[in-house]
Amino acid sequence: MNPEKLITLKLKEAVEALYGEKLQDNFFQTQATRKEFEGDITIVVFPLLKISKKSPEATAQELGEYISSKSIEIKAFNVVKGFLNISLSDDYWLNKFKVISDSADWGQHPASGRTVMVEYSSPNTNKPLHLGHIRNNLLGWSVATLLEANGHKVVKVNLVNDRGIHICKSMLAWQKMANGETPQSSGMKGDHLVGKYYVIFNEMLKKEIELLAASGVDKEEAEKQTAILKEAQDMLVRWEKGDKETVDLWKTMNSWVYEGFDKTYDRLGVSFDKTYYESQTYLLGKSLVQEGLKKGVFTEKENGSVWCDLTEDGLDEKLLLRSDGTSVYMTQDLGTAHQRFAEYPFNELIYVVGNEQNYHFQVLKLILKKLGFDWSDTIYHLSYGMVELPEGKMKSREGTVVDADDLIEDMVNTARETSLELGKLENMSSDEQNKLFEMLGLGALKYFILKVDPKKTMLFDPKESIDFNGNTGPFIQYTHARIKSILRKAGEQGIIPLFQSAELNSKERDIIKLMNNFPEKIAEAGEAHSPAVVANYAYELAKEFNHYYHEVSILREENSEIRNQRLVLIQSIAKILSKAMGILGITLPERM
RNA sequence: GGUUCGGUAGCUCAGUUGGAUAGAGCAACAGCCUUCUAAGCUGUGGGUCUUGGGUUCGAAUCCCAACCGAAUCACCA
Repeated sequence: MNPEKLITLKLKEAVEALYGEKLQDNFFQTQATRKEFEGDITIVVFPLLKISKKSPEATAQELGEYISSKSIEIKAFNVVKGFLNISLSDDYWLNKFKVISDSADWGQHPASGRTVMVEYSSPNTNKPLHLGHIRNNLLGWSVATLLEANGHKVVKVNLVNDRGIHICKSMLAWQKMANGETPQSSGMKGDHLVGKYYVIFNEMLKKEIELLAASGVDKEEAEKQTAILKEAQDMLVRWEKGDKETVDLWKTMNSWVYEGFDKTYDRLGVSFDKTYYESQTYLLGKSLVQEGLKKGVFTEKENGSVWCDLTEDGLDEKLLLRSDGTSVYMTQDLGTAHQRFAEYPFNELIYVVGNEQNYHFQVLKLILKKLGFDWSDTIYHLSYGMVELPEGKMKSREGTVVDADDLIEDMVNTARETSLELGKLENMSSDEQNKLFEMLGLGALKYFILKVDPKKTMLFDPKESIDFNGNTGPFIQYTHARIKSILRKAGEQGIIPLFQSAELNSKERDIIKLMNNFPEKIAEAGEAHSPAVVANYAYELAKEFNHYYHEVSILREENSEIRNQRLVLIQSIAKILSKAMGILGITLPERM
């Protein structure tokens, strides 16, 4: 990373002047000086040895002296082995500090003119959300906010997978076993109720398979032969034909699910600009397939099924329409993508979907390309790793799924217990307290999930639950509350923080350097599509504050200039923490 | 078997375009609250960066191979 672009450029020019030749980028290397050394910018001189024809130390020394004579806001330099560490002038950092503290929204990039669509969440309507969906929702929302911070116009979209064999399974089991049970009659959250019948379906299916297996049928064969699965498939066909009874039941049960989902989304703090339903786009997908058939991109087999041959691209054949004419996942996604581009001509389309679907998106892009849509190149699959439990993958069949609502509730309860134990909230109304517990519980959960690089498989241990100490959301929330507390007290004493040009100590310079990096960090995170970069940055900054807090007096400082400067400094820290955490969807409390 | 992605401290994770002595947190141990909030701070211990080659002044980082793990390759979504 180049710490200071302008300065770096000037340095390069100076070095070129000294050696009388243009330098390639890999010959002139700079980096931010490591903390344990004195300085701000470091020139790595090893690549220059061939030109200087001197030892690393001598080269660095020569360079240092020459550059200093050019007076590019340089205060001093030192040489350690082949590293030339340059310290910039105090004025330089004071100016930076001023810019940061004056900025109302430091870190925000100017409008880029680009539109990015982010699809995330994409639930099935046959069961409630679980831990895996939480990772998806948090990532999606956060990436969207991150892209906004990078100046892009973002359209957040959801794609509800409201049709298909899975929902038919829940519907069938409900018809057979529910005796008309509804969310109202049972007091269950709608999505949980529908999920319950999905589980019941699978139990019935399992029984039937066992029966068949007992009569000597091969297990895999047995699954295909079960009457109940056949019934579900018939139901899907009836649904696609628009059979009223089927469609009505489908509407009713889906509405239960949506009610439940909305509550969970609300609590997680995620939202969408537009929701697509596969039931409304799959027909478009089908017509795209017909078009492709005419163009000869796809082929029809004897039994009427339609395929796309991708063997020349190193992949397999892909099914697009079943022999009974019904559509598959890919068909729907083709239709949805097409409709989206028509509605919001985007520069980039990001799918936040688990890495189990890497192949699907590879194929999706390829097929769209074959159909002649150039924008398929702009599709980016933000592929994230699974969330695993200590005993391995979550399996709904074995009941090891961590339910989203339960988890959130647990987190908020833990926040409540922890807070009450610390007992700092006496003069807070119970309403305020509840808001705080919600903030902290969700802060812990969100940070825990978002601080991990998206593409990595991550581990969640329900027994150990999520920490509130150390590198966590609540630590950063705590840091913020502390800063606000100091500023509040300053206000009570009638002190208004005003920028001062007092001399900076080394800790203050470190903090300013870190804050100065923030916009670049956001750009880096945006490029990597990784909120984790922002999370780790925020932690680093919060930690810097805590060290600083223990080293110097702020409000108690008697010299008013220095006191003011320190107040402005911590105010800036709070501002940046707030922006960074905002990207993660974490709100920071004024007090806790 | 093909493709994709991972392997860093006992555990969970960082680690900038290849740079200086590989970092945090948790857990363990020892300290620090009459002070601007102790959800904090300081210190101790803990590493063959899976292994073996290669590239070069220099590799956790890039290349090749092996090993381990995950996902996927369905008329499921």
